[in-house]
Amino acid sequence: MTQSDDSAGERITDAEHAVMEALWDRPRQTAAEVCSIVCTPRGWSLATVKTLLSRLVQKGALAAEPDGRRFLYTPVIARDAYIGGESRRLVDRLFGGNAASLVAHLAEREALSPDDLDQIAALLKELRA
Amino acid sequence: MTQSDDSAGERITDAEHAVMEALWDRPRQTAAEVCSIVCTPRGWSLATVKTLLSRLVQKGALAAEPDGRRFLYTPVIARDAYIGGESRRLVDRLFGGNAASLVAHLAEREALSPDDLDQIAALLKELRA
DNA sequence: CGGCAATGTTTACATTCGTAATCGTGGTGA
DNA sequence: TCACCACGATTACGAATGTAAACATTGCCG
Repeated sequence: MTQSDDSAGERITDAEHAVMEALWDRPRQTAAEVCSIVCTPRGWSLATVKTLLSRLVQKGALAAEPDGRRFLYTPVIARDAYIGGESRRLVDRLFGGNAASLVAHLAEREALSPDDLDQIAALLKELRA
Repeated sequence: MTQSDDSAGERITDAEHAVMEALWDRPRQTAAEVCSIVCTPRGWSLATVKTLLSRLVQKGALAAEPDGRRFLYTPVIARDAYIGGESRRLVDRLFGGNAASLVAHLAEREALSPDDLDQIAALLKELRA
């Protein structure tokens, strides 16, 4: 496993991520369909989406299933795996791999409302059962 | 506030982040000192560190305090602010801004050991007091 | 005093990313 | 049939990034 990481190795960029989200939400879409979802909010042209789709296929993040003379694109990597990887990267980089530190930070400094805290507490109770 | 974001606007890259960490850990270091910390693990040359330091100063992330004919570099932005921003970015991008989802994900899928869960639970109890 | 070592500054260069335009090709409606 | 359109593939191109060498300056050792 020295190299040639398949289907999970290459990093997905910010722009690409928007495309992935569209396809996680609904797999097997054409370039035009994806564009109909992401082009307007991001101010992209169809061409841009095509480029991103190609790059994602190259990276092994998407599969392109032939459908006549076009392709239906579908994520190869699961969203969960992706966000898991990204989360871990953040935790590793900024919190020395200690996820609890991240939670602590979020809680103390900004992101967690009392409501969030309740949610998490409930979650924890469940997980620690 | 149209542009010229000072001291927090420009994004800090991965490589730059390593330099920042060294200076958050101990402020007021020279380029050579920073290099003595980061060059070996990252396989960098002193020149690389110099470039990164310059870029960080330009970005307003570091202050360069003259010390004779060299500079002592010191973070302008606090580590907390940085990791807060990065954490928020992640939460926004991957969890629709809902930090509790991130915690849920970490807990369910991979990053949290039972020990972490205990830590977080303790933390929460404290915060919700 | 003169050259070297240390330092910041400038310049360099390959890669990746964001964002497209253009090209080639094959189906399709008139 | 034929002009055109829908698509993927190829090419483009500037900005950012990673990584560094070359250059300029200046204090210091010999």
